[in-house]
Amino acid sequence: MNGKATTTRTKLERGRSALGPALELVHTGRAPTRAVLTSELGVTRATAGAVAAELEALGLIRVDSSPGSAAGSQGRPSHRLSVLETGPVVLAAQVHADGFRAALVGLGGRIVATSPGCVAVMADPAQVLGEVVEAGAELLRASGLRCVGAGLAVPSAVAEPEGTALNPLHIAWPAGSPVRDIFAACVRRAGITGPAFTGNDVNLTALAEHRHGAGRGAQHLLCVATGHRGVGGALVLDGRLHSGSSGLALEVGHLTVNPEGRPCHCGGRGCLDVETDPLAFLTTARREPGPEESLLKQAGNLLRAEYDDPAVRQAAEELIDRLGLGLAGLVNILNPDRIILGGLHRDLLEADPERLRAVVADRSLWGRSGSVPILPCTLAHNSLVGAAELAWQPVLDDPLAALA
Amino acid sequence: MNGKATTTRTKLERGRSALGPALELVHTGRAPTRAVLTSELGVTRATAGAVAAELEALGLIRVDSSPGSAAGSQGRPSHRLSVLETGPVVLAAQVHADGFRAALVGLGGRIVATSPGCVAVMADPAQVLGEVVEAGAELLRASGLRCVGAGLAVPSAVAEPEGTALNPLHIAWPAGSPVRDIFAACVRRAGITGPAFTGNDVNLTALAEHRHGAGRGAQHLLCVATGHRGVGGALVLDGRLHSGSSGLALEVGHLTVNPEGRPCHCGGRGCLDVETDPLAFLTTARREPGPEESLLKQAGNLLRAEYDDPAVRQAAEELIDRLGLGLAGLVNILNPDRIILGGLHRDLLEADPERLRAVVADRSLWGRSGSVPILPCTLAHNSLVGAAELAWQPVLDDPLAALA
DNA sequence: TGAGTTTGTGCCGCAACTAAACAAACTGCG
DNA sequence: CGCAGTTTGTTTAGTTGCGGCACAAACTCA
Repeated sequence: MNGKATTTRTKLERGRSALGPALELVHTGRAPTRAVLTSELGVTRATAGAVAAELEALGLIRVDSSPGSAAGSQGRPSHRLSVLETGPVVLAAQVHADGFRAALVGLGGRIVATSPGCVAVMADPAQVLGEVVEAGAELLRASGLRCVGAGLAVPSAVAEPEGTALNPLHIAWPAGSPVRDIFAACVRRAGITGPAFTGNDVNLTALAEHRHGAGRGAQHLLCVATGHRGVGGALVLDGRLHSGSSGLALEVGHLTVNPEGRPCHCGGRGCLDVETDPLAFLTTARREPGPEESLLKQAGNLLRAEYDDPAVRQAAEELIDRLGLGLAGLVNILNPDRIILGGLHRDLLEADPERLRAVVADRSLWGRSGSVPILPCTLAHNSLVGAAELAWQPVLDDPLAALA
Repeated sequence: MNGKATTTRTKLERGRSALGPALELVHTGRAPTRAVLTSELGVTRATAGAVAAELEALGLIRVDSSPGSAAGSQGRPSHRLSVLETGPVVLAAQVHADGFRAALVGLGGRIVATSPGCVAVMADPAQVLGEVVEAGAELLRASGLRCVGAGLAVPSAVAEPEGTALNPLHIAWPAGSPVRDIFAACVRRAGITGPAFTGNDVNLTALAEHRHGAGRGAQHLLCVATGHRGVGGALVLDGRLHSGSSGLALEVGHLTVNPEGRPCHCGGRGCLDVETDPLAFLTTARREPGPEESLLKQAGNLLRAEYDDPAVRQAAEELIDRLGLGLAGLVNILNPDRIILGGLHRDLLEADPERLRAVVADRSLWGRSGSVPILPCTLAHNSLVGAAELAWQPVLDDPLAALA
């Protein structure tokens, strides 16, 4: 606060303007060589060369001058671009009903190391986050790599700009916990450098899948997934996560998908939330949920192992129809060009993809929208990778400033 | 097509990079003076001065060197910026169930002239669009102003990239009419210069209200409006219209708002579409729709003139409750920071704003989201102005290229 | 081996921008 | 009325990111 609060960016603070976009292209694998980097950026070869050299100098990417004979196209082969293996990493952390886990993630969504993963979650967020961050810090010390930030995925809507967890339902945290600040404090206390970010796990899954998984290349990507209880949604628009004006968008669990369905705590009945989550599946299939495993795993195992059982199959079809109705409603509102499904929804899709696609096509208004591709999530640890994306974002936006 | 299809923009084609943003600031009224233009653009005074001078030289804005004593702030008063009254215009056209209308619209959403407005719509889109464009061309000849483009608003979803009208329900056009191409052909035939664009009327209403009306300054603006039949929605995200990956987003008419409601042609029952449109209101209030006026006008008149009548009031409250349910669903999905309502929904809001806000707050999941401001549309001829925005967009994006 | 093709690099120049110093136009106070 | 203080417009010089161009390099194919 030095007198004048001028927002003017000085020349010195601005990096080469194409630096960020170029790094993002390499990061998402859309620039395998310097030649395609040139065309993707829409600049001259000279500029692309300078940009690639600068990213290499920053220790972020590697430029292979001798690709050792590439594919059989004619002309001089282009230099290969790849993420530098020994480059900086970010700390990614994830908390869910089954426990928590930390990881180091490099550019390109590459998981460098993961902690074993704890299986119990305490009721005190500060304790849980302290432990997971400490596990990450341990990985960091062991690796000897530079850390440029940290990201956390939580199974709850995260309100912006406060950074509070509004409904950490299936982890026993108090609603409204300031998770972003708690996480940031843990990160600082552990001596980890760089900014800390927190986001909803389904949002981060969508982000990860968009950049490195089944959502690659989609313009408007819709992701719907069940956690252990309830349904979450996320939307990536033109490459950016849309989390609404206060971080609460895509709370899709309360679309009506069965007018005669069971009552929901929201006041309605037959909501997507209570009609298509793991508990709904077990109940519909008339199975008693056991205490030994998470509902999600029980439901998934049942669906895969006993699909021949008429009761299981019928329950699956019922859930598929309800899910299809919900997706059709979302298609009418959001008009995505791709849908990816996670959790139990992913299992339902794989159990009978034709049925789900038919319901969505039938109940969405236009033929074109009805034929939206529906795919399963493909990435392992996708919300961890998504948490890492959050931490990488400043670097992708402005590499010079973020690494300074 | 000169051999190489290079996408590289040459230096000559690029204008001063801040030219577009600067024009947009003046256009939307966010840069009343050169001083705030400087700070909004985040550039030096020298640059802002050069940019303003260039826009003035292009004949787009006016720079008043002698403001004749401004407000009582100290220091040298800044030059006033305003759109040039005699600057170029665009041709805006609108077709709806009651007829069609043409207008000339300048920068800043200023309506320069309007045609009388025809009250009948023929079944042949080519004929209707031919007439409305001819009316616009006549206005143009009379004004002697330069025309830089044309925009059309139609009461139908417009599929992208084909530009076809998918459901021109309440105008008797064939579904799938290539309205964009027809309009463009009419525009060219009338000798009007500049590109031609076509969009859905509710989308364009939202765009117009965002830039010049009740949506100003909103980050994520949701607009819901009834036409003469049915319900339409639109979303403006970070200043850009979100029309989905194929132009079909925000088809919000088929959210379930009354599980026991009347059946809808979409296959469901109790859809927003059939529960909150003008016909639904008249029916619920047990009034026989007359043939002399449009349903929208009849419903609006009834609501305003006979709100004391218990049957009318009860019908209004029923519709408000249903609308609130629908809006709450959209709030949960989109998390907008402002909602504006048009058509009968606007009348319902004004009849009992408290009730509507209460329902939305009650049925949306989070308190914060529940307190979204809900406002009526304020702009006269908002879809005409929106159609004009479409035509102005290339100029706002790159003034030099668009006026060349 | 040489022609053709595609890519990397060095050099020049432009144009858009910043920075800095100065001039201009106002307010307010003595 | 005059002068200090404040804010804005303008001029000048200097920096720089990037396009354009020419040429070299590295490959394929006949």
